[in-house]
Amino acid sequence: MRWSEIGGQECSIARTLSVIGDRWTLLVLREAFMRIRRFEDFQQRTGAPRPILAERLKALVDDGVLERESYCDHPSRYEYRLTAKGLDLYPVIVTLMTWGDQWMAGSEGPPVGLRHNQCGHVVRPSLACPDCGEWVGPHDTTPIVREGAWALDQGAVSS
Amino acid sequence: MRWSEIGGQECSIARTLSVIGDRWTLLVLREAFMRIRRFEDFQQRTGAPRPILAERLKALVDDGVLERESYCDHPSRYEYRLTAKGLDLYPVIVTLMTWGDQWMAGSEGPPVGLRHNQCGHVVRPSLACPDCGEWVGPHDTTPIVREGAWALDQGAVSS
DNA sequence: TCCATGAGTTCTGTTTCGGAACGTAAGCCC
DNA sequence: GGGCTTACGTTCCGAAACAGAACTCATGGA
Repeated sequence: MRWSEIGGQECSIARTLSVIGDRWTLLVLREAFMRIRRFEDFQQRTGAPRPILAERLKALVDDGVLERESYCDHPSRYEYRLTAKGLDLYPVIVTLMTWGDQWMAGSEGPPVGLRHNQCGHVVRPSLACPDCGEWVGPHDTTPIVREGAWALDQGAVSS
Repeated sequence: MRWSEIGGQECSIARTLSVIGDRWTLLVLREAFMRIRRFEDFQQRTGAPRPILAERLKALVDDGVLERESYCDHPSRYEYRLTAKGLDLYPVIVTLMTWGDQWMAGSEGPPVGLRHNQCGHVVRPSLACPDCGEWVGPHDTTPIVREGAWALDQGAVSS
């Protein structure tokens, strides 16, 4: 199977990866969440090759994750901002960062922390059940596969 | 910059992507969380080309995300299981799925739900602050950059 | 006039991908 | 024993994607 076809699968993970699963895309979004908005800044801070960055930005705009807005006529200049759809990727960015903090940080510890504005603490947000409020880990949930949606219907998450 | 060098950045997101950011890798992990353990099953369920699957599995073992265990001598056969480090990727998988459920599902709705074993409801877990328990969204946190760890010290998450 | 900035595009060689076929080691069945 | 099947990869090779450098275009300033 070709990578460009994964969005056709009936799987929310595959479909999400068809939008943000390419090289450099998530680094671009990391910068977008750090208020970076312009081509040159994205280029310098991610290190992505310019032709690839141009292509990724275009694709993210087409997918509705970023919007391209003019901030100057003569010469025409544009900036890229997160849409509501893009802002909704915040949990993906945070969980990627959290895992890296936990497993990939050097001796100096994580380079970036998140201060929770409400309580003031620097925290690593984690997953909780919206119904009962309990913390949710890999052994706390069972996948429920809709009829006919998946080839195999496996049980709970494995160890 | 070459993609193979992103793990060298002092950024937890970049370092995480150096482990799970390649094509097919997250689909392999999706299957691992669905209790898939064998080469043929990974191949059929992800659709990844065989040489690429072999390479990805090897890399994930080298990175400590999966472990390769013999389940048969004569002929030697191995299966791949999530380690503790791999199980810790659960929030990444869940948030990818949640975003796809929200923004990429067809008219039939999401193909897979998660039943919370404790309370019995089918839920979409979301991020909460471990200190105060409040739900955490993109406007609720401020990145704190360690001295010298990043080129620019930007303010809070953008809109 | 010459240089600089911002946002890309073009060009070209390198790397990676992806599909088909092959290899290997065993078990099964007649 | 001969042939078929399963499981787990590896090899081969053409196609696609990437990555770095240079180039374009519009404008503004010294």
